[in-house]
Amino acid sequence: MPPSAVASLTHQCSLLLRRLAERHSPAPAPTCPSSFLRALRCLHARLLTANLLHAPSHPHLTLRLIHLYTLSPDLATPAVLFRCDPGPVAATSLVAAHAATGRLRDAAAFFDAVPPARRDTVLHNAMISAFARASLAAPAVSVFRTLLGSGSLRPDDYSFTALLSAVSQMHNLAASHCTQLHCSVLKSGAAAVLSVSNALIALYMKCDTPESSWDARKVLDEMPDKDDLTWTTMVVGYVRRGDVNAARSVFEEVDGKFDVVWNAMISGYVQSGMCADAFELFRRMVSEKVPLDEFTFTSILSACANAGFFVHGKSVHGQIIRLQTNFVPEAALPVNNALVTLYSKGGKIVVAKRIFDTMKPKDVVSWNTILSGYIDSGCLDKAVEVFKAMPYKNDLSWMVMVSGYVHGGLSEDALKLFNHMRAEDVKPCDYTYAGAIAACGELGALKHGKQLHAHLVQCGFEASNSAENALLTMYAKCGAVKDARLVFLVMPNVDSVSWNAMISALGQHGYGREALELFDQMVAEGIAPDRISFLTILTACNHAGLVHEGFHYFESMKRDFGISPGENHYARLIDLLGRAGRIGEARDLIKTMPFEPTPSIWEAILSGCRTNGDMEFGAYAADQLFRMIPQHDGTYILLSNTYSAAGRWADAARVRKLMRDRGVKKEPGCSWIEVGSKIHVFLVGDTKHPEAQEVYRFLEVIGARMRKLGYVPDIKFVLHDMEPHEKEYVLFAHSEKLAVGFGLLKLPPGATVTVLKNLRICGDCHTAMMFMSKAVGREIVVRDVRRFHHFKDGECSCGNYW
DNA sequence: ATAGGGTTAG
Repeated sequence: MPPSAVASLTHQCSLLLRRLAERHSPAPAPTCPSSFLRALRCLHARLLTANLLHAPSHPHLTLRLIHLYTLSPDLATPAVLFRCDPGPVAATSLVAAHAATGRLRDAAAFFDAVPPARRDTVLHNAMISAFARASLAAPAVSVFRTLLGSGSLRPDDYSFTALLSAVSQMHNLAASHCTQLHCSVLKSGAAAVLSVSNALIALYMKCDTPESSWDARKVLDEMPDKDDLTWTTMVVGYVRRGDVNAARSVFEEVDGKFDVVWNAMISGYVQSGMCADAFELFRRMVSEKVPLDEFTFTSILSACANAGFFVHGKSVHGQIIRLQTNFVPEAALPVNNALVTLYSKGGKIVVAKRIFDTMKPKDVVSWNTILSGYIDSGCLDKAVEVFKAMPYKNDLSWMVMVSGYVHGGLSEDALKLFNHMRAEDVKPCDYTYAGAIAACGELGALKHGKQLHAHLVQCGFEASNSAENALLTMYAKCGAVKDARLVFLVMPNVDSVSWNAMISALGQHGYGREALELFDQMVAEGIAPDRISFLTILTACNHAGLVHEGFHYFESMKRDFGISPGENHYARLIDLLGRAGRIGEARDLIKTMPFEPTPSIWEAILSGCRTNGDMEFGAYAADQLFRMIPQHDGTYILLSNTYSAAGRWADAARVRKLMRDRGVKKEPGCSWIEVGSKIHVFLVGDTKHPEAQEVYRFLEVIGARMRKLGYVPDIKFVLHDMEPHEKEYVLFAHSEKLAVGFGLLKLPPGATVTVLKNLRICGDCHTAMMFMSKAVGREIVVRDVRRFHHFKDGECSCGNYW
């Protein structure tokens, strides 16, 4: 065989590899174009005819061919090739190639296929590192043990490097593991090798006992030669431990810093949310003329996007445009992805889309970025378009879309997509479960939510905070406080979100005292309450009528926790006072506020005045509110009713005119139904039950009436059955846009019904309740977010709204 | 034929 022919074949192998790399976007299993496979087969044939397959003179050609095959989904052929030569050399190549593409099972199969007597140290090393890549410490250790136990073979520095890297990824890495491994490294004499020492540092840094970072430092200090990796490992290790200051001091220690250390430090700042410091370091890098590469730019762009430094981000973009010619396309990809993130977070979704469109290689990250960009900007329809057009998706894409639907108020679509996903055999991640569970909460679909809970447990996601918090919230929204509490009690990692959600669950369902107790317990356990915690606790006081306590927590928020109350905190407190008949104090309170009253403050005042019959001040509040931009349609209704009640007919007429002009439906009780919307009716018990059917027929009568009024030309009732929940009954406000009906079956007299959502002032639920109490002929007590009402024979005790 | 660090999406 002439050397030129061998060279040409070698060259062709490299060409094919490059072609594949260009197409190699969604790791781990790339879809190869058929032309690639054809070219590969052709190459294979040429090697065969030239008698170069397994030729001892040119072993690299066969190995390259194997490598090319392993990158393709056609796994049969390398197996065939391997059968010709099941020796350790071919096997090593196959093990490594499969491990690199994430196909661990195949990698292990090739290892196993070599008879133990023929396995050498290198093959063992490849297998250990394959397990290390997959973060599987135990099997890596066991391969290492077989290597030790073989008798004839000895582990070398590669073996130790791979072993240490595998062990360092263990979840509960104990300090004793580290010292033990350190000892065996010392005994073997491999400690002098740089890569082994580096791996040892990484190992100690991954162990979370405080002393282990000292051990890492000791290894570093005793090393005769250190390379850039030594320092980088140390910096990265400290960042991972959450000790940015230590990372910084190590960083400052390095002489003649390599760009990788700078990049690691910048990324450390970004990860710790210290974006200003990241930017400062970036400036230093520029002034010290450290070469900037794609890693630098990607991190710094991400810092700009996270911290909202859009002007800086734009100037970095300018810098990149000047340098971009130096980037190979693969290197530019993450940079472009970060740019898309920057612009979409900066509210410039159009610019983001333009960059996205011009990007040459795109990967899953690019698609996911533009997808969530659209969702964050509220363009749900565009997001759906992108989602459908995506050439490849991963679990994150599904997750973004599912929670995007929930966020956009389309919970049903979220659940549909979730089911679709499972039908396509895509495994949902914990965040996707969280989205679907949140959708159930929005829809009040308790049964479905429980099913998802079961799936969650099956998938082993109990340790996921997002999923567990979603469960807690879902149960709370469905009125299943007991289940919510159970979730809270057995959760492995309770965070501040969980505490707030649990406190809110108790507060919303009338367990005011318990909510306060839980809040105190949270503080006692050293969790600092945030503004949301206080909003929650004030709401709880509000529901339970605990005025004194409300004031206490309001004061404590400022005094003990240094949180200055915001508009919503004041509004809650005013609401609380108003309901307790202490409207005078509420009036005094707004004078002490450090800011001008906002619409929500005036609304709280107004509803307080209305319940207290203080029409004079109520009218004043209404005047203030009238000047401002109404927050929602209900404000108009509230204003119109207030002016009417105060006898200011001209003003009431003005409001009504405004409502007409702005297209607000004025009829209370009907204005909330959107044309063509569905009404969800949740029945306690069995939908097939004759009584349920009766309720259903009654709803049809209501529907007919609404049709007659011309508001809802196409009304549809959807029945959901739910399980009776002890003495608690739940009235679901499905969403603010949709109306809610309620059917009562076997409801004991005086049973408590909880209204779950903060409803609009025009009182969608109230209407339904009035109709329902008339239908059932029984008194219903409603424990509402806003007020307590009694409904009897179709009349509401409050009477204010009708 | 085998090893170790820094990049992007929620």
